[in-house]
Amino acid sequence: MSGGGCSIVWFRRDLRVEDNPALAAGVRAGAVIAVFIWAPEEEGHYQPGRVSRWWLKQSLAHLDSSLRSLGTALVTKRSTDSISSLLEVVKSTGATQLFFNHLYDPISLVRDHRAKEVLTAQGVAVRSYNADLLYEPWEVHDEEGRPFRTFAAFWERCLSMPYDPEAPLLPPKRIISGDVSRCPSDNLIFEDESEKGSNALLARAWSPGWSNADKALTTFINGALIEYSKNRRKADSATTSFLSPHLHFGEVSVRKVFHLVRIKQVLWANEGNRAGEESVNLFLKSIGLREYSRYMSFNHPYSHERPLLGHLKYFPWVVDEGYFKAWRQGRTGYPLVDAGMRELWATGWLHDRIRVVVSSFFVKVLQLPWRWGMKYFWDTLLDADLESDALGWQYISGTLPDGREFDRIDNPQFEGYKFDPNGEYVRRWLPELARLPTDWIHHPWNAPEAVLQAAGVELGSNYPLPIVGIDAAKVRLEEALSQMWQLEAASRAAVENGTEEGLGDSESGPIAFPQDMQVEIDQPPIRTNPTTAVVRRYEDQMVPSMTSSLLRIEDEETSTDLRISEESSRAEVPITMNVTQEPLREEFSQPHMPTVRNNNNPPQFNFPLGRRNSEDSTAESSIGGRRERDGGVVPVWSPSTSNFTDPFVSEDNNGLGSSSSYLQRHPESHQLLNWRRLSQTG
DNA sequence: CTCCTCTTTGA
DNA sequence: CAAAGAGGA
Repeated sequence: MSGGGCSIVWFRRDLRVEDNPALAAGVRAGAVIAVFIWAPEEEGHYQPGRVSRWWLKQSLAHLDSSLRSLGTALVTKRSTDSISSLLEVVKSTGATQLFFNHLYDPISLVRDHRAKEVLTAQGVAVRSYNADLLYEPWEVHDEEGRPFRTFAAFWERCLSMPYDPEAPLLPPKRIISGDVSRCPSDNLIFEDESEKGSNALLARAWSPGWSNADKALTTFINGALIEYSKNRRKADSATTSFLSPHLHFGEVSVRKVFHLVRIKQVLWANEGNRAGEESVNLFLKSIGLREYSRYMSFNHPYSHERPLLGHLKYFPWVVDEGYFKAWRQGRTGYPLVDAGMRELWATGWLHDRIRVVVSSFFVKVLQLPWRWGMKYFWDTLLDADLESDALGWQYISGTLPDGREFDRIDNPQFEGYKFDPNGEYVRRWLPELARLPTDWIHHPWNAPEAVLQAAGVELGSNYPLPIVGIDAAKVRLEEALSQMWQLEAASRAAVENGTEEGLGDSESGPIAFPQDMQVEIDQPPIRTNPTTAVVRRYEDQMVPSMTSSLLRIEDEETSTDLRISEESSRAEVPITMNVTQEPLREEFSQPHMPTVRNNNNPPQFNFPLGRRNSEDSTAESSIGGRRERDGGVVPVWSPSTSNFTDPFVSEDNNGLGSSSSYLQRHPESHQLLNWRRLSQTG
């Protein structure tokens, strides 16, 4: 058969056949070639960690078998450049159309935009869709068309949009396969020998794949959802939805989650079930936070590496790899923090509550650079998700307008009694403290010598003393903050005097990641606690054995770093991105409206003229500034790449330059991104 | 029981 | 900084 006219469906983080708009479009258009391209190098620092790769592997196998039962198979490609691979697939199959679903992380935004340009130039019709969000980021804005700046306002708007999120699509009944005889799959390798042992254990606790995700969803909605509110405080409650890894890989559609939960909501509201209603609202809020993380990433595509509030760049972080290591190993001397870190290391999982505890401790008490912590989460979490994690860490670090105060330190001792009142969680993950009475379990340093002795605890020997005292941390935090404000004021004064461009140029970029990011093998977190009577489903199943597996990744990372740093001082995004820089900038820096547009659809955004004007000048200057400073390493549209004119970053700046968010500056690219409407008319 | 203030908490 | 909750008058 001839491949002419067939279409490519490019799977990424939408590994499902149900409610997959790109797949549905491909099926509608005729013969389909389903493709997955594994190009981790494109992700720069944020290549998936071991557990994340394990998940991906299972999920792809699952997708492949679903596709086979529908009539086609998944073509897999190993690549360092997704777009070249797409072109190869086009060439070898004669495909004339490409369909994919949107992603919103900074790297994908650049890559996907370029994919559209390149493939379109090759005569391939490209369409992309929303499969990951209730509403696209550009659909949600205030009266004046500006993006929201606080979560509450954003979420309120989402819940009161004039139209509902799209209803979920059913899976295709049958897929006609395109001709892939000249397009062989590459064998993708997601784990090496040394990782297999650890990974085998994951399989006993988790079942990746879209139909399993669907089961997990049903189980949760008919089970733990009603108790969600009641249980959310418990550190070790097994009543979270456990959907996050499924959602990360798009195995289940948020829209489906939303619709099903809504049905329960109506039901419980009618029954007058207050607890149920509260639970639903809370759960929906966590869905909302996921939406918001994409929203923020889209509007501020640098949020994974730069604080959204500019003053924080002057904060004198404690650059202490010893602290960092102690935190990773769960040896800070604060039982709740240490228990969390050991659970994370052992299982790749952490209750949301504990994520807040350990990250807040990291930022406020240890005062380590938040990006280090975020990177460690990225490497170890099963549900590692760049947008969500960036949002979480920015929130903790007080760099969101509605985030918590920077100067308020949460005391792990008190949090311990709040989230783990009986110390069960601590005892499970810190066997060395297992015999300590509950009265002292969250502050062993205060325990009488006799108590410690009876419990077999020797502080400083088999369990550490606190590496930083809370009082000392408070003092240091106050000093650091006042220093920060001074520097910030000085910089602002410099700007006003015109003594310098005021671009914050002194800043040489974020503090580099330490070379060694892994937990040492000689300090294996000890497994489960033998004296704990409670046996939970996840306890022994999720604990991987210790291997040296991660050393390999570390090597890779190091070499990547070295390679990139020859080219650039900031190795955030792979150097291949530089290629895109010139053409993109050319196009983007033009203020005129795009020439390519569907005339039936008005532009998504019409900016009030006054704002556009004031914005243009800012945009120009920032483009100038960007050129010399960054070498185009950051996604090129990043508004604050050069001068922090973002609303988050400098409030005074008559606010408007402000509006130089990606979407306001470059409405044309959104036009390109928002193909759904186009596809519906044609 | 209501009102007021103090405390806690929040994405 | 504001809303909600706790505790006291």
